[in-house]
Amino acid sequence: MRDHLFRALADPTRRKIVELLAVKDRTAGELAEEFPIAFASVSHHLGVLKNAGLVAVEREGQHMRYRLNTTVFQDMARYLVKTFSGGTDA
Amino acid sequence: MRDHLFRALADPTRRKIVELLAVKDRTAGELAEEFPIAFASVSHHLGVLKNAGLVAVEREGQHMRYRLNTTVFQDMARYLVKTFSGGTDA
DNA sequence: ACAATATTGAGATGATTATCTAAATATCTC
DNA sequence: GAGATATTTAGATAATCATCTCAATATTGT
Repeated sequence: MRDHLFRALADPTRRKIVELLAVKDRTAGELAEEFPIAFASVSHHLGVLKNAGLVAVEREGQHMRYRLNTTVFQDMARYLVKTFSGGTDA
Repeated sequence: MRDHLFRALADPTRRKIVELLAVKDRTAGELAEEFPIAFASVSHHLGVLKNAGLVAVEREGQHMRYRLNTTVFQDMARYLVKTFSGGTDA
């Protein structure tokens, strides 16, 4: 369950997407322009991030607007803090 | 550079290893017993974690004792907090 | 409804990776 | 030093994954 989360952030392109979205929301096209790979490939990465719950998407006319889901990041950060501090509970 | 870190935690077996080490230090053999895969495979995972700086290892007689490197986890947690909070600096 | 734009889905391919078995290395005990 | 135990390395294989191209879907404007 947390597997999707870590797996999603394991790819540098997807981390870059997340970092871009942290600054401001963007459409799929705006995001795709930032990378030297095919639009379809960026779309695939967006799908992975969405599936992991890291981003949310909403149609906006012809565009699809992506935004960060900060809640999930907090959950992840909490997991890390709990783990490195030798936490005993889940 | 941070790539090794996220990549290392992308695998569920390695996350389990980290969680076990968070409770207490263990030798390679003690860790390997916790998993249904071959010892050599666990050894491989330990190598990945060590390479990512997430664990440290020290010889202890015939055994190799692994322990968690909490510093790196803090770095990772810091990155997440900075990112989800819309951080502008690296 | 048609043409244009934006985005995603499908299928293929090359690279990475998790796992295995078997061999190699290191330490301990006798 | 020989044998036993602990761990890693090497080489092979199957699965996963990032990327590509091309086709499909959705929306807009005329």
